[in-house]
Amino acid sequence: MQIEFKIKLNSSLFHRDPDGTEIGKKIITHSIKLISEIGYEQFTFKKLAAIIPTTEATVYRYFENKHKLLIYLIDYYWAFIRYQVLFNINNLQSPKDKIRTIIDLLVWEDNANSFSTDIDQKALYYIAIAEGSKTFLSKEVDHLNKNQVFVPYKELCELIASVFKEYNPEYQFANSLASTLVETSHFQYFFMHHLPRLCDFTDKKDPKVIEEFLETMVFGALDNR
Amino acid sequence: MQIEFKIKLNSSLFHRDPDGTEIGKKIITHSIKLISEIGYEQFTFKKLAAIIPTTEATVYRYFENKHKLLIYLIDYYWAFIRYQVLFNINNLQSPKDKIRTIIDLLVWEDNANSFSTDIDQKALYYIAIAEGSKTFLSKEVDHLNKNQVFVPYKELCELIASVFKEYNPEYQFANSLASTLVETSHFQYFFMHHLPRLCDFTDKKDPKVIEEFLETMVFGALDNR
DNA sequence: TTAAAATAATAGTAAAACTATTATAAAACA
DNA sequence: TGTTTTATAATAGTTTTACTATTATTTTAA
Repeated sequence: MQIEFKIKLNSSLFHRDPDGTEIGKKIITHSIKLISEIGYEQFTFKKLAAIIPTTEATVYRYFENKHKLLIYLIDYYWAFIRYQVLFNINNLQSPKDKIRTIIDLLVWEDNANSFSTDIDQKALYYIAIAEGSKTFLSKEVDHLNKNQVFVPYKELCELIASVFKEYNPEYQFANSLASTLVETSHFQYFFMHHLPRLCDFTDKKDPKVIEEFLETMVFGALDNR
Repeated sequence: MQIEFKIKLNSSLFHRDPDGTEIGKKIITHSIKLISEIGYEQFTFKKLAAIIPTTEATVYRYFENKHKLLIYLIDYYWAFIRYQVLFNINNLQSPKDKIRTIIDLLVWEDNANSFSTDIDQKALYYIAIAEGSKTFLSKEVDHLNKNQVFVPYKELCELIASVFKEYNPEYQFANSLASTLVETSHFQYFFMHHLPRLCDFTDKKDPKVIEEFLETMVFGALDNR
């Protein structure tokens, strides 16, 4: 399946829209590859420019700094996941099935549909896991939030929370449970690979077991009482 | 209450033990203040040295870089929380009460006992929330983990997981639920203050409501079936 | 009292994180 | 087709960060 997936991200994130030019698209695709390979801390515009190839100054004409570029990538990721969720729960009737589908989409498996030839979805998933929380864990968070840059993340959580409410209208913490589900799906995947004593997926390293854990947690909370 | 709280942290974290000298202790207390004020990204050894006051080179004789210093602070924090948990669940009989006590200790309130005159516990709590996950969300994680630097975090999670097992020996995901509880307590506190649409604590900004949410989540998962 | 250790002072370096200026090439448009 | 606008390239910086090295001085310990 090959579906055109276009989203317009918050324009306060960039000086020039990277989606509008060839070199802009290269900045996105190559930064995904490079950040997933060497990590956000080691990533610099100089290294990126050398790979594209272009100059450091050209990259700066698109993004003010690497933090804004990271937020752009993560926003894209959340918008993409939200789109997948909407697409996949569309024809489901029971809220229980919808929640199971959401959990399945949040945990990566290699069967994921590719929506773009250029963007390396798995690399982007790794960035979302290992670097995603760095977008908001910063002293800049309130200022960035005023500029609406976390909207894609919030919209995904709201969508998930609305399904929780559909499943159990009495539940008081639908938003918190949604953000916890999203964060936990990432953290547990990271722990499985790097800090196995913090989880229970050591033996098989099977993402399906993470999904099982997330289901006990979510349905446990929603079924309470 | 004023109790002497001494812990020896992993020596691979420092060149010279900061706990052994006056200037070393100042590095710890002032870095806690400075990082909580300006954030980890803006924090530099030069700024720290200016405040102590000493020279940048002296700070480098204690810590190889600011990342190692951050891990030192976070390790201290987890060891401190674990000590508090052990101390407070010691005379409790029911696992249910123990879990409630753990959740209460994980979420900051201003009644927390101070175990040190020098260290600003609330500032350290903010650092743990906003910077804690940066200790392991790095390409260095596997190398650092080999050097045992995440042991205090793991030991806290193991302790919590053992109480979960006591409450329900059948539960399969005690470690994952423990790390999820710890991470979630921090993230929800951060969301409450900075990204309120990701949680349900907007009105009162009352930490007690976070505790309520965490209890529905934990007991929900453990009581399942 | 002397040796050893700790710290201070000084002076660097390499890389990161930018900015500014001018030139050239490509696209748009008239 | 020629002209204007826009995009990119090339060049050349600056400031700050993240260190390292050396030597001098002070403090501590034997």
